[in-house]
Amino acid sequence: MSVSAISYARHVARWEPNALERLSQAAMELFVERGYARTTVEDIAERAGLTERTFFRYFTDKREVLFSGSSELERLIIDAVAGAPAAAAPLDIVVAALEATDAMFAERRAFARRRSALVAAHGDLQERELIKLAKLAASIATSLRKRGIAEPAASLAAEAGIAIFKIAFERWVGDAKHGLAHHIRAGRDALEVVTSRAKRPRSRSGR
Amino acid sequence: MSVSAISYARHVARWEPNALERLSQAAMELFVERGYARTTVEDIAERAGLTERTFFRYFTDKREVLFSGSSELERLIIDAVAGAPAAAAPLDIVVAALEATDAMFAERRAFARRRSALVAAHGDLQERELIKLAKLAASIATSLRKRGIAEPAASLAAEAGIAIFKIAFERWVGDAKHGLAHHIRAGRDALEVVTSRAKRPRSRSGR
DNA sequence: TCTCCTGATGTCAGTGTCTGACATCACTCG
DNA sequence: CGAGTGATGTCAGACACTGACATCAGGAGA
Repeated sequence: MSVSAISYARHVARWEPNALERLSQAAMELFVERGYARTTVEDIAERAGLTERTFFRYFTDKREVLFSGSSELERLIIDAVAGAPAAAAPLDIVVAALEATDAMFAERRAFARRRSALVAAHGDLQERELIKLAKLAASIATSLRKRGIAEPAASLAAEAGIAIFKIAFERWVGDAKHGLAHHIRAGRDALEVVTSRAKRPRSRSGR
Repeated sequence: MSVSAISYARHVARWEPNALERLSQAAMELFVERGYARTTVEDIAERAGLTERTFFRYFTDKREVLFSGSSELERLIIDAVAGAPAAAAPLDIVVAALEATDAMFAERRAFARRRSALVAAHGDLQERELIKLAKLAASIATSLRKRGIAEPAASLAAEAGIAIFKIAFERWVGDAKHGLAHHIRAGRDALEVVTSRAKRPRSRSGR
C-alpha cells in the first residue's frame, strides 16, 4: 500500500492524476450549470479531459457519479455501530452511530445542500439514494446481529434508524441553526412517542 | 364514465381491448421465461400485438410494467388510514391500514412471489420498488396530518410503518403458514421493544 | 539496454431505452 | 356526410451503456 503510494508519487508522468475526482467534479459543475438531465456523460468526460468510455470504467452509471461518497459514509456508520456503547434499546445503538456522521456533514454542508437539491429534483437520483440507504440499513442490521441482536429486531432497529436519518437529514438541509445530530435526536425521541402504546405506564400491565 | 363504458361495450371492433393488461401479462410471461434483462421492450410489445412505441404510451418505463398495481395498493392503504380507529400510538393507525392489505395479497400470493423474485434479482427493480414505498410513506404521512398528527410524528409513523411492512412482506413471501397480517403484527411488536428505552417501567421516571 | 508485461486510456461498433414529430384510420358527433 | 377524436403505427434520433480490440508509457527482469 504505502509502497505503491511512494512509487506513485515518484513519477506522475503519464496521465493527469485523480481521474475519478476530476470526473466527479466536472459532473457536479455541469449538473449545477445546466442541470442533470441536460448533461451527457460525454460532456462530463470531455470537461475532465477523458473519454465517455473511461467514465464508465470509474462509475457503473451516470447517476453513480453523485454517490461515490456513500461508501465512506457507510464505513463510518458501520464502525460506529460496532463501537457504540451498549443500550437498553437496540435503536439507540443505531442512533448513536448515525450521530457520528454529524461532523462529516457539518464540514460538507454546502456540497450536501447542492447535491440534495439535485437529488430532490430527479426521480432517477432519488431511486439511487433510496437503494443506497436500504443497503446501508442492511449493513447496519448485520452489524447489530454481530452484537447479539436477533432478527427481526436487528432489521427493524436498522430500518427505523434509517427512517429517522432520512427525516433528520431533510430537516437539517433546510435549517442553518442546528446540526444534524440535533435533528437525529429529535427524531429518535419522536419515534418513541409515536410507537408507545401506553401514554402513561400506570403499572406493569398484566402478562 | 358509465356512458363511455356502455358505448365502449357496444362495438369492440377497432383494436383488441385491454392493451395495458395484454402488455403487463406479456411482460410477466417473458420475464419469467427469459429473465428481465434479456427481454426487450420490443419483445413485450410484439407478444402483446403492439408496438414498442405503444408500450411507452402505457408505461413510462420498462420497469414500470411490473408496478402498475401499486396505485391500487396505495388507494387501499390511504383509505384505511383515513378510516382506521383512533389509537394511542399513531403507528397503530398505520399498522392497521397496512394489515388491511392482507386479503389482497392472500389472493395474489403466487403472482406476488414471482414478482418478488424478479425484483430481488434486479437492482433496477429494487430501486423502483423503494421509491414506490417512499411515495407511499409520504402519502400516509399526509393522511396522518389530516387526522391531526403533527410533524415529524406523522412522517416518522409513516416511515416506521413502511419499515415494518417491508420486513413483514419479505418474511411472508417465504412463509406458507402465516398471512401477511401476522408478520405485520409481529413486526409492530418487535419495533416497540427495539425502541423502548426502559426495559421495565419500574415507575414513571421523573422527567 | 532490450524486451516483455501491465494498466490506464482510447477507438469503434454496436444494442437497447426512451422521445418527439408526424401519419393513419375506424369510429363518433353534429 | 364531413370534421374531429383517439388509439395506434412509423420513423428518426439522442443518449446510456457494453464488449472487443488498440495504444503506449513505464516498470521489471534478462
